[in-house]
Amino acid sequence: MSTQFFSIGQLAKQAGCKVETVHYYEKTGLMPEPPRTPGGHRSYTLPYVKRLNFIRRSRELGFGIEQIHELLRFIDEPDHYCGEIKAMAMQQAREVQQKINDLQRLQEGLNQMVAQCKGQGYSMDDCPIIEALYKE
Amino acid sequence: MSTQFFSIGQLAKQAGCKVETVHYYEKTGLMPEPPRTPGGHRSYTLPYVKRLNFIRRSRELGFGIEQIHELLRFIDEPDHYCGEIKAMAMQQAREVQQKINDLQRLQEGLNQMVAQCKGQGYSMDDCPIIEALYKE
DNA sequence: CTTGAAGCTGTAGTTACTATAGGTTCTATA
DNA sequence: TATAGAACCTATAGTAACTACAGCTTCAAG
Repeated sequence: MSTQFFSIGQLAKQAGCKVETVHYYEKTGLMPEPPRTPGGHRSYTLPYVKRLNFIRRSRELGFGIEQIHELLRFIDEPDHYCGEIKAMAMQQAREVQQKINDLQRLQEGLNQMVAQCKGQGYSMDDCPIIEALYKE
Repeated sequence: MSTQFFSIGQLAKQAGCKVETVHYYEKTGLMPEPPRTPGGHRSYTLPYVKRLNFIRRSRELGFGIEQIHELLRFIDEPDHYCGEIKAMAMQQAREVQQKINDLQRLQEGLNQMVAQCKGQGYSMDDCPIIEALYKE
């Protein structure tokens, strides 16, 4: 019936990250400092677990530490509305799309080079890839 | 008729990077140390220009510094064949594709969240995005 | 009660640059 | 030729988001 406590190792493991990462999140203010055991070890409760999972899921979605700070502010402070979060998610989606587009152009460049290069038989002087990258 | 020389500023400018980037490439061994003027300023010739352009184009294609080291080794040493370069380009294409796939999954996650969130009217407690990220 | 795992703090390393400080050299104009 | 200011020099520190030590302390199991 009493509150359950977690060591930093258990916390990290269930969130799928390393202990050092939790330290790092504490240093940067994403995770609040938890209570300690008499010996000085960190002792976490369920809200900490949820918070760390939130941070990790947000990181997986490509949010940066600063953006997660903002998201957490929305959660920590009561006077916000869902629309603000939605706007951030949409902005993030736009940025991700931009990255996808960049990578796809890059991919086309690579594929073209590979396609033009018949491989094996050619010496460096004839290589179309070198040609494309090195010669003016 | 004599060889043309370029200052580091000119070199950087035509390659579309900063002077500090050229310094950095020199420190990491991508660019060889050029001759100097009597006063100690770097003085580049055409082969340096081509080499820097090669590095920059490779970076744009997503190659890391270490990979570019390898590519340059292929160019600098005579006993290599085009096939080795082609293999690296193909490997790079695979890695880029992997990144694209990751980002597209991420994008789907964001879009789903945004779609489910009707926005404006909802308080934080009802926000499906918070729901998805925060609640266990 | 002991031993080994886990935790503690603090610092340095990673990638590919970017930015600054404090000084020197080059170049264009007067 | 004198000089102002742009460009250059080296060296160091900062960026993002961790990761990896080193050297010590505490915890949990047997």
